[in-house]
Amino acid sequence: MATTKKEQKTQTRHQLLQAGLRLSAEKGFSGLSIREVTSSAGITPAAFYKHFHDMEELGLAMLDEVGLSLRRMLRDARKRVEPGPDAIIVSVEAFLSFVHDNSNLFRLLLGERQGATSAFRKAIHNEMDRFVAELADDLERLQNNIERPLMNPALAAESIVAVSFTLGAEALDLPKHKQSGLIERIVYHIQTILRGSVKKGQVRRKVKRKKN
Amino acid sequence: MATTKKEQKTQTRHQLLQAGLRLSAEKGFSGLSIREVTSSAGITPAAFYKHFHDMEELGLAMLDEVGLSLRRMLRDARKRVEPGPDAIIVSVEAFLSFVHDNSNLFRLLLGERQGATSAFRKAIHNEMDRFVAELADDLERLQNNIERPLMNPALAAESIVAVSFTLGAEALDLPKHKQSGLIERIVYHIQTILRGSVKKGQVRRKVKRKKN
DNA sequence: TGTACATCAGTGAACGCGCGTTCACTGATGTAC
DNA sequence: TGTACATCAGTGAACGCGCGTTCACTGATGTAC
Repeated sequence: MATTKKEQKTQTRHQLLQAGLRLSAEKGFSGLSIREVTSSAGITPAAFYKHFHDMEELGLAMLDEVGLSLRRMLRDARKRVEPGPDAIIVSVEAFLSFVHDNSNLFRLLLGERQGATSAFRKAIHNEMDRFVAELADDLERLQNNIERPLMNPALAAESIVAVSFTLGAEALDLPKHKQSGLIERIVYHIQTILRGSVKKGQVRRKVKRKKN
Repeated sequence: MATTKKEQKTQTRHQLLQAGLRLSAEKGFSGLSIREVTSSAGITPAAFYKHFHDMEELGLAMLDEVGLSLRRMLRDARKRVEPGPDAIIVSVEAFLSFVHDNSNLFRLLLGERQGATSAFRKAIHNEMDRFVAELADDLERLQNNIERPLMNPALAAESIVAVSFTLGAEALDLPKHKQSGLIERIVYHIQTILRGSVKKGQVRRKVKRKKN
């Protein structure tokens, strides 16, 4: 094999990232130590430096992984959820289910928003902004089907994400069977925001008539 | 003086709390050490134990202070802001100004939402719930003046707080002169949520006519 | 294919450091008479 | 008011521990001929 050695290094790196995510979910990223992560990944502390310069660099790499997963989830959801009256409910269910299956990623994202270094905070804000932008895109495409144009899809997306992530964070502490109430609450909030974001009160009927 | 000794102890305790808030704003609460806090407060590490059992107990006491300040701010704002078209703008300005003047309190509240121990998270959720409840109360009283009853003031308050705190957190990293855009954005979000929360689309005019 | 050399991920020992926690203590303040 | 004793917030030294980081090293994998 030509790439065996590189592959091995990549694999160890991956194990460091996984160990970091696992441990940071338990005690927060700032509570981690190089010795702890390397031991959990099955290597010597000194070997850490063959992969990362310090813990912050590991943390930023972890955030990269988080962003990737987040975007993958959005892409999948976009394929599965078809426009319709239940679209919001299905999307929120998918979102909360993702939050639960990837709670480690989520805890990192939410827990380090106010993290120590500004590089960290910037990286998280970038991920969030990207998430908001993609949601805004979806809303814009969706409104053509529903014929209720939004005043400002980007701002609607911003508050939807703010509410969903805030309430989604609560889901992390809840047992799975107690989450249905949370789903309803998030759906209600999203519907309220969308209702408030529709251009003018009377447009709804007018536009429908035009099209028919 | 009869209470001098007690007063001195209270004062030292206060200095520990202040040092904790100051330092946790810089490096996050989980990055603090007993030695660091006591040294910053001007006492010996060992003296720490005359006041708190461990750092978590200090942290919970710090949260108590945060909650107190938060409620004081709400009370003041309630007195100063009179119902009217600018009520929201004035309130948001007051809120962001408070965030800036008490950034230490805010960083603790926001930064430890996903904190390590569940006692911490519970304490923060309590503070937040209390804040939401008081805002819901205000909204309920306000809607009588404006004659646009909300479908569910409590839920409206919940999403308003979620959005305000999420965007308020961004303000912490911004220089003060760059915050005007943020104020506008928060005001827009709140107006959108309130618009979406009003009972039925057509109620607005009908009610006004009735009263006139 | 076989040999001689280069690369480099991971090792294991060592270092100095700040940490939490303990302990016997001190000395100013408070109290009882 | 004056004296003798009690209280207790804060001291300073000491401890063992896990930490980040360094270093010379090993030995498997890769490469050149």
